Amino acid sequence: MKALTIGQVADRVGIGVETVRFYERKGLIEQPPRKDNGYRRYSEDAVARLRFIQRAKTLGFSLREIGELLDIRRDPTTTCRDIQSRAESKLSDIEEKIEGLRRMSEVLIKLIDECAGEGPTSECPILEALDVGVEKE
Amino acid sequence: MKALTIGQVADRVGIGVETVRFYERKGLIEQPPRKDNGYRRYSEDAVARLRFIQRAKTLGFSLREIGELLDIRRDPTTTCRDIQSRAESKLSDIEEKIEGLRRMSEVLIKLIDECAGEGPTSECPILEALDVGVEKE
DNA sequence: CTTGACTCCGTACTTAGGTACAGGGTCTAT
DNA sequence: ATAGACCCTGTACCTAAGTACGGAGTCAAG
Repeated sequence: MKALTIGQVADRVGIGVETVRFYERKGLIEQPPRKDNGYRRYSEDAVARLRFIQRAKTLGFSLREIGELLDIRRDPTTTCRDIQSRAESKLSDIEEKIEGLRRMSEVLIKLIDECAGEGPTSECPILEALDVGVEKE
Repeated sequence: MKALTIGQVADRVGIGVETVRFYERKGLIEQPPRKDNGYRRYSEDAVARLRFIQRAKTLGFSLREIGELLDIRRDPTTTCRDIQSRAESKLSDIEEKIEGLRRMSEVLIKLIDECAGEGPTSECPILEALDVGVEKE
């Protein structure tokens, strides 16, 4: 069981050394034991923990939420259901965001279409829409 | 035509006084003339400009981009086409964001579905998916 | 033995878009 | 004339998720 240095851990996970220390400060990973010289000694578990964090990030979880997920996992009284409901709530956040963006894109598509791309800016329907207001669904 | 104070302008637009000054510092609105006492005097044009900013924000434009839009508009040599292409590029940004979120939601839906919502966290498929590749303990 | 890479700690800086004072001056209604 | 609401400037603070830097100690290779 060879211990890893912070640089080796960071390389394996594909993040910076500073980021590992940042996660430690934030309490996302435990404070690792130290060698005599003060260097942090990591096990493979730490690599796994960091990969968990990276994956959860790609699912749209914030670091705070990831911390909660990790805490939940440590608590033996919580159940799979607790995790599921976190995921559900994150899913509805995401769906809400998608809906907001979809509305934006609809308006933009309409405006781009209306704009002939000719003439001076004073006759641009896009600017006119911004001047007058767009709420005419 | 009666001049408006910064507070009146802010109220009409539905933003804070500090925000109006912030936009001024950022160059999004012009420095208004001042009364003898140093108070800013705004015209209705300023209200329109601020509303433009708010609407552009709802379309997903950042303040920087909004500033560019306003600059473009002031420049008499630019055309409607310039504005159109800004809108097109913003549209593709938005579509890209939607696609990213859609991928996230797909994964979450699958995981939520796989999770029976029963049992301890140690058997949660959601956490397992995040753990991928780490079953040593 | 020296050089360069690595590690330590603490602090400051970054981007975006504001928000909150502190410490003054001014305006309005009573 | 005085209270309270408004305005001024300037600066600091906020969140998120890091990134950079300075000054120091340590380690491995040549």
